Amino acid sequence: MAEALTGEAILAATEEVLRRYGPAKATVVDVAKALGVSHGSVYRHFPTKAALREAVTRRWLDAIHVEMESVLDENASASDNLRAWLQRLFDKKRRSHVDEPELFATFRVLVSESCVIPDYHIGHLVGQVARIISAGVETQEFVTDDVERTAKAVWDATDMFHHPAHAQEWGDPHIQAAFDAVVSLVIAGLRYNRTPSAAGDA
Amino acid sequence: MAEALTGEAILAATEEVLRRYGPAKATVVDVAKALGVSHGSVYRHFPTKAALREAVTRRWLDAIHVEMESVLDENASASDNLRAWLQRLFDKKRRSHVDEPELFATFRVLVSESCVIPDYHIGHLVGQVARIISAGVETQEFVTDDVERTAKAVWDATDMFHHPAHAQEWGDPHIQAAFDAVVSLVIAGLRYNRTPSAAGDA
DNA sequence: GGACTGACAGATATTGAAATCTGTCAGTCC
DNA sequence: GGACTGACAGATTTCAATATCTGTCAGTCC
Repeated sequence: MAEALTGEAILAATEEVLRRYGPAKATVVDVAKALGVSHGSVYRHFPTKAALREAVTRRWLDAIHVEMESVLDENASASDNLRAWLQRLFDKKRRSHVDEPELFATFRVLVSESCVIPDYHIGHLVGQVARIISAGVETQEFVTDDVERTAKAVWDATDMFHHPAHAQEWGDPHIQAAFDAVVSLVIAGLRYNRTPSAAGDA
Repeated sequence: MAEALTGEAILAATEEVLRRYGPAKATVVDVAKALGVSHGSVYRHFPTKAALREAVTRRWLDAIHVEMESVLDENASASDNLRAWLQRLFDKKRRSHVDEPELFATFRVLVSESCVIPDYHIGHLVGQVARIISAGVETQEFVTDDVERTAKAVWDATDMFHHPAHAQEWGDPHIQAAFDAVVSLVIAGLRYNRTPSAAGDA
C-alpha cells in the first residue's frame, strides 16, 4: 500500500484537476483517478463534491488574504497605504485574469458556487480596508464617524476594479486612468466625509 | 391588402415578441407571424436580426435618457441634484429588476449583445453627470480640474448601483444604506478632488 | 415597379437515448 | 477494526439526429 490518503493530497489533486479540466468538466472521479484510488475514498474525507470545491477555494483565497496583508506600510500615510493596497489588489486580479484567463475563470466559478465563500472573502478584505481607514482617522488624515461603514463604501466604490464580473473591462487601455480617478475621488472623500443625514448641506 | 408594413410596426411587434418569449426564443419568424407577414418582409426593413434587436434596444434606452433628464432641478444644489439623479437611476433599475425580472433580463441581454449600445447608453448618462458636476463647479460647490474625467469617476464609483451585473445584490435589504454611503463618499470627494498626480500629499 | 412571398442553403437549436457522474453502502483487505 | 473498493440508483451530461431559424433571391401580385 502507498502512503495514507490525506485531505491535503486530495485538495492538491483537486486543484490540479480543476486547472487541467476547468470547473465544468472536473469530476470527483477525475480526482480519484489522479490519486489512483476509487472515488468512494474521496467521499471519506469530504462529504460532497461542493464541500471539496469549497475547501480548495478557501485555501486559494487565504493565500490572497495573506499576500494583501503584506502591502501595508506603517510609515506611509493612510492615503498612500489605501491607494497602494487597492492598486495591489487590482493588479493581482487583473494580471491573473490577463495571464491565466482559464484559471481565473475557474476560480470565479468556484467562488460564485458557494453561498458563504464570497462573504468570507469580501468580509476579510473590507476588514483590511477598515484598518487602513482607522489608522488614517487616528492621524486625523481621514474623517469619518463610522469606519466599518466607510470601509464598505470604499470597497463598493472601487467595485469595478475587483469584482470579477468586470474582468473583461480590465483589458481596456484606459482602465488604469479610470482606477486612478476613482481612487482619487474616494480618498478626497475620506478627507471630508459625512453620513447621509448630514451630507445634504451645500 | 392591409396598411403598409412600417419599421415602427415591426419594432413594436419585436418588443412584444421579446416580452412574451424572451431574448433566447424570440425569432424573426415570430415577429413576422405576429404581424401576419412572411419573415422575408421583415428583412426589407432591417438588414439583420441583430440590427432589429439593436433598434428596439435603442428606442428603450432613449426613453430612459429622456426620463433621467427630467430629474435635474435648477434651483437645487449640485450635491442634491447629483444625489437625486443617482437615486432616481438606481430606483428605476432596481424597480425594473424587482417588479419585472424577465423583462429586465431580456433588455440586459439585448444591451450586452451589441458592441455600440453600451457605449451609447453610458456615454449619454455620464454626459448628464458631467452637466451636474459642471454646474457645481460653477457655483464653487465642487472642485475638479477635469469635469469629464470626474464624471466618469462618479459613474464608475457608483457602478454597482446601475450595472446590471450587480442586479442580484439590489434585493439586499442593506443596499440603500450601501448606496447612501457611497454617494456621500463621492460627494464629499467632489468638494475637494484632485488629480492623482497631486493627490499623494497628506 | 415596388412591396411582398416562399422555397432554399447553411447555421443554430432542440430532443431524447446513451453515457457518465454523484453519493451510498455492503463487502474486502490488511 | 478501520481504510478502501466497486457495484448500484438516481441525477446530470453528452451527442447525434432532427427540427427550426437566418438571410437570400427569383418569382408573384397589385
